[in-house]
Amino acid sequence: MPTSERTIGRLSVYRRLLRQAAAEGHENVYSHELGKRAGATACQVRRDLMGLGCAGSPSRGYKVQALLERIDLFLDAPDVEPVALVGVGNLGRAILSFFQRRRPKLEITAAFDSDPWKVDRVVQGVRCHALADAERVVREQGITLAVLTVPAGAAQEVADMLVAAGIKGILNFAPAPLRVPLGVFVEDMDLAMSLEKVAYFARRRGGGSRKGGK
Amino acid sequence: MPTSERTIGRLSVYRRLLRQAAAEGHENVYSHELGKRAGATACQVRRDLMGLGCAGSPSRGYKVQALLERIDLFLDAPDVEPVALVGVGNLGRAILSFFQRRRPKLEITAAFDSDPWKVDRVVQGVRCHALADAERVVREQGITLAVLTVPAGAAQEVADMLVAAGIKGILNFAPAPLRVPLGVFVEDMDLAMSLEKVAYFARRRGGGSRKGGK
DNA sequence: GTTAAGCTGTGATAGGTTTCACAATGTGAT
DNA sequence: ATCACATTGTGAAACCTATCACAGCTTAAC
Repeated sequence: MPTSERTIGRLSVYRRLLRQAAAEGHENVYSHELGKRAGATACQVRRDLMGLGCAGSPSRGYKVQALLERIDLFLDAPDVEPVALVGVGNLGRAILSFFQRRRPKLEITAAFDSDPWKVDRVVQGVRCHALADAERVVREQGITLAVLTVPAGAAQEVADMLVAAGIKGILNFAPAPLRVPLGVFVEDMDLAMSLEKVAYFARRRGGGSRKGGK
Repeated sequence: MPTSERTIGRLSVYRRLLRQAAAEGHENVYSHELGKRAGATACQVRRDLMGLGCAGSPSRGYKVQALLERIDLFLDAPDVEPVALVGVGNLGRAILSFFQRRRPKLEITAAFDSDPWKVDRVVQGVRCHALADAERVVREQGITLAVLTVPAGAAQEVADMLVAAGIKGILNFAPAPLRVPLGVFVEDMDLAMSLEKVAYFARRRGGGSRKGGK
């Protein structure tokens, strides 16, 4: 199972593109087609799919439906996974509305904020709880994933609480690296850092857009 | 200049942490301290700084101020760089408010949306223009960077327009890989993909939190 | 002054990811 | 049937990136 972090990310992208292709009526795709859509080389696509145990035919390429099934099986948990949103500010609400467009296997089921004015309000169909109740609610609902959109200053403290409550994965939007114990996975979405990266490379590199700049 | 994409990202993080350290009154830092805060090894920190030509002393470590100056010089453009925000939906507004807290060298100066109701309104101190005027405004203001927060279906079309207007770097929040010509840098912030990644690794890996899980 | 300790700077090394290159294979035309 | 062609599957090579390990300093203590 050659399943590096990079590969998992690409599989997720492939899946989205394959769903799109299926909706457009395609029954088969070639590695180079998928690669072009995903911004990857044909070679890389084949390797990634090989790791999943997918087989294609030299003449027809890969079957879209078969790929989708395999990727679903590989990426998704058997049941729907509930997700907690912690921090119902502007960004939190935006993410809430972003994710509530039917993501089948991942669903934000509880929100938390320290602002008493927000507590018990329902935002985008999700009930907002007091941050102080987070540990209890997370435990009760068996939530293992969290999206963290609190101010940087509070991030570590909140993360510690979430981990204590049994959270195993955090998507962290706070511009502060989190320290978490082994066994908890953190993915940082650092907007400021990313924009600075864009600024740097936009100024420099005459190339390097996406891998296959063409 | 061993300035890979990864390294640039870390430098941006170091800078933020160093500013924080400076504000706390620290005058010197050791590589392992900075590493711990940034979620990197001491070794990596030293390498990254070496690439910048920074020197530290074996007994005092690195001077915080000296590092900050060098990183600023390296990462920042000489002048303030204006940034365009395209797509003033929930996410766009959240990002607007997020960035308008004094980012010295990168400032969102123009927003664009196709919704006539939003045009000419001022959001977070930024004027919203009609999307149709984007090419002209971008050109007039000499903007080279854009944050893209439009629906996936419109992303490619809008990106093409921005590139035609002279944009050299795009921070893309649309869940769709963009095709851009060589010389234009795209950084994807794919929320759905990242959350799926978190879900996958939270379920699997008993380890792998941050590099140095400890 | 000498010794011990702890950190930096960096060549060498290990580890991981992507690309290359090509044999194997299935398809359609002749 | 046979041939030409486009694609898959994959060992090997190239390329990065991160880590190790240690020489060289600088300071503090005795």
